[in-house]
Amino acid sequence: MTNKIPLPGTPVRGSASGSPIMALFDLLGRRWAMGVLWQLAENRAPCTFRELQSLCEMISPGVLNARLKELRSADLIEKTDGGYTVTKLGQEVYNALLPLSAVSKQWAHALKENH
Amino acid sequence: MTNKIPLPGTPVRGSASGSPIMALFDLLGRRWAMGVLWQLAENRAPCTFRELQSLCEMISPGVLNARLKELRSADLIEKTDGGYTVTKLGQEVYNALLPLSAVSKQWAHALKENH
DNA sequence: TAGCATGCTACTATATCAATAGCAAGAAAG
DNA sequence: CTTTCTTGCTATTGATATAGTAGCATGCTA
Repeated sequence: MTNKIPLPGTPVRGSASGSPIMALFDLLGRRWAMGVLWQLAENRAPCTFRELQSLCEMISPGVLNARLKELRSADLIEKTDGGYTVTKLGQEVYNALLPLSAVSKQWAHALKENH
Repeated sequence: MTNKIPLPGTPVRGSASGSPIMALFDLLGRRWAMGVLWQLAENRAPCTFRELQSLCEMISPGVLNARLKELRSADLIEKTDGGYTVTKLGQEVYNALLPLSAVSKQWAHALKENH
């Protein structure tokens, strides 16, 4: 019911004053938030709700809808005629997530080494 | 009680096969996960449990402990004599989060514009 | 011995999430 | 017009996760 969307400048987890990075962590640190943004950006074409739902394996519609609302409020994605797409700002965030992808592979490799 | 730690190669949210990026999203996309790693890395010195607790404003000890366990299992942080620190791998992840910090400021600015 | 800090664990209330069902609106076909 | 899809959700129920607080065991320190 209460769906508080973290925005910079308002109290968020980790920062009563709402520092930008903590607000972003609060927004993206929710289940599926980064996954949804990632899939949408990777797709490079507008997605319908159900397309997005199948791109994210096993996401429930309720959660998907919640994340979509939040990400739209944060102006990272938008809904157009064709479906959902990332905004310019969302694309920037996606770009900022790219290094994580590189590190994740490194991480996977390191964990495999250390058995 | 049931605390399933997402690791690459095992089924995770967004990827039944456990793709590295989805596993990392699953790990970091939990409440406080990025915040804890961030504060620990920024501090650039070992932190005690309570220091970390105060660095993260308002985190409850239960959640902090859960995140610490997960991040340790994932080999992103470790516990030494002096306290908790980021591992080499954790530092890499922190570095990969830096672009997010830059974007978050841009994001905060853009949202302020659009009132 | 009596504090005091540390690193937690325990507990209850609330919030969030998963899983599934299903509905309203629009398009397309017959 | 009516049946049949697809789409974009909402509703519901039960399971987990988190918040907020209390407090305990351990190892100093005084």
